[in-house]
Amino acid sequence: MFSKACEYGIKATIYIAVKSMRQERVSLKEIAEEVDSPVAFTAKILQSLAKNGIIDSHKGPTGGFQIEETKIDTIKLHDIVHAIDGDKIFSGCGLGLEQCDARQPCPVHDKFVGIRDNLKIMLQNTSLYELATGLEIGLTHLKR
Amino acid sequence: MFSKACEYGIKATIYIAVKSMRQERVSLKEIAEEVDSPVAFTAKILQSLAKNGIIDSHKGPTGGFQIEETKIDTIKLHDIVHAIDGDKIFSGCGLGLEQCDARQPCPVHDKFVGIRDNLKIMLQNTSLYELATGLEIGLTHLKR
DNA sequence: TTTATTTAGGATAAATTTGTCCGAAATAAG
DNA sequence: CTTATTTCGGACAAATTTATCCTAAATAAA
Ligand code: FES
Ligand code: FES
Repeated sequence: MFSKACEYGIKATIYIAVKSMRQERVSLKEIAEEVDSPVAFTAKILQSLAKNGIIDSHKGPTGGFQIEETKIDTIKLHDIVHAIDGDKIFSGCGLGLEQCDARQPCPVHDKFVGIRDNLKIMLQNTSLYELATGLEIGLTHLKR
Repeated sequence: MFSKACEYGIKATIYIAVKSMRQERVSLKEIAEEVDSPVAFTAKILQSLAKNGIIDSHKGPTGGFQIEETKIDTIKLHDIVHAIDGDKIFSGCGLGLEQCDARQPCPVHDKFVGIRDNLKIMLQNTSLYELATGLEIGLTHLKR
């Protein structure tokens, strides 16, 4: 469904959000540990999330990653997925036709667009805040 | 969403079904042309679909692929996807945890399982027959 | 200013998926 | 039986995704 990069990116962002709600910055190393992801690969993903304005990064001692507290509520899962995996998942054809077009649909078009739209709506309606809260109160987990 | 192999496999199976409804066998070459897929790669996929009992293959002149007509109605999209991509897409965790477990859910679990189940239900309810019919009457298309 | 720490970013490597090539096996028809 | 045709299946190659390594740049603190 999502790429590995996207999976790591979502988990990392949620973890950063939890820390940011306590006004704490968190290092790449700690993120990778808590999220159970390869350090250097995670670095690339965070870099791209920073460029997309989803997270902030600071170099140097006491540096690390954080998210503006006011943003935590407005950032949606959709923003993270879109930043990493692009929008092929939201608008691409289920059978790989160059573009999904209802006027020249592939055989699964009618059945597929419903699922695809549900996914999009779900991601657009899911805030980073609720995901971070669920993690903080111990309801959810980032690794097994 | 689906792998390239799965996309090709679905399109190929639908095309074979259309021909089979006219009691015609169809060659690999023709399939790859009509489905716009690489010939040799398509061969592998068809081989695996044949092993899974979804399609029949015959060697030699006048050989090719076909589907038992009585099966066309009972084969579901789910069977094709499952044969090629396995069931990770139906039961795997949205964030890549080793297994999806409601008793130790990842942050997106509650939101994700609904989408995943919808997809599964859709695939289970979609018969090869209706996909083939849509193609035959010119309502849908396998390439652009 | 020097040093230690942390992210940035380019180069490279490993793993997986996608795709190709070619000879073997089956089989229909002359 | 011989030949032509078609799928089977193993080996190989290319492309993409995932992952690592190393140096540079920024920056906080001594
Ligand atoms: S054309 Fe294939 S999903 Fe719309
Ligand atoms: S645990 Fe992640 S989707 Fe169920």
